[in-house]
Amino acid sequence: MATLGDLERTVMDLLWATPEAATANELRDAIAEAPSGEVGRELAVTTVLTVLSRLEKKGLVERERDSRPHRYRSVTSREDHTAELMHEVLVTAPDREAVLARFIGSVSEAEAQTLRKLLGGS
Amino acid sequence: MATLGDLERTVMDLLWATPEAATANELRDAIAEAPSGEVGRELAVTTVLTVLSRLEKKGLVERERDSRPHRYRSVTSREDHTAELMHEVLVTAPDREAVLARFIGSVSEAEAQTLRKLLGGS
DNA sequence: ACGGGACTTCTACGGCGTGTAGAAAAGTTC
DNA sequence: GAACTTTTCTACACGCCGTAGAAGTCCCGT
Repeated sequence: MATLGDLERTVMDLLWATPEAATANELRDAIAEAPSGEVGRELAVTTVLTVLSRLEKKGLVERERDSRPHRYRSVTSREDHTAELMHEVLVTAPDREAVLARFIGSVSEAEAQTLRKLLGGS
Repeated sequence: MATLGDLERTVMDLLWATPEAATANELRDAIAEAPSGEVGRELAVTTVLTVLSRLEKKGLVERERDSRPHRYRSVTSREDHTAELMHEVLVTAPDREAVLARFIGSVSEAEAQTLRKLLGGS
């Protein structure tokens, strides 16, 4: 189960936030100016590049190798990725139905409503 | 997000499999005789104890300190734990409803059926 | 009450993933 | 092709995990 480190997570959040592919430098700058309330970190570009390579190896990111400053883009949307993770967690338990029973107990009413709507048919 | 290593996982699986509290030695033996199709490992008891201590620190296991060979028991059921993990994953995304939409697309029809039943009341 | 065995805690080490980045290589620009 | 930009290679520290020996603690039997 592809688990992400803090910096990896930060980078993915940025890539997920815009559909446009970004360069390492752009990401570096975005991180520098306090992304999401955090204290901005002044990272070396190579650091960002290393993280991007690792994310690429994990299959979460792909890059345009032809455009010279390579541009990076997330392979899947955050929602797809998250849903996939949830499913991976679900199938670790033998009794999935029991898990789902507990799970729906933990979601908000609004979310339950959403689920009803989505499951609607029959 | 409390992520488990292989051995930690194995131990939790054993503890989850029976509601009775087990001793380190019992667990050691259970691991030795090929739990769940794997090749059984001959571990030192101290190894099991170390893992149990770490699991205790993570809040997944509690032990009876008074009974002399300490007995260990899982704090939550596997289903509760799994459902909790799923929820933790869910809330990492800002648009939870979108995640849920993707998620229900990934569950089997039987599971969807279960969900409908569980969500029943309006 | 004490010695020996059972049990637990302490300490340790190697491997792996991650954050971090310099040095070196490769490519681009004029 | 010199200077600059960008990428790759290599490296290191740190924390987590599997693994276990050494040392400490506890209890039973005589």
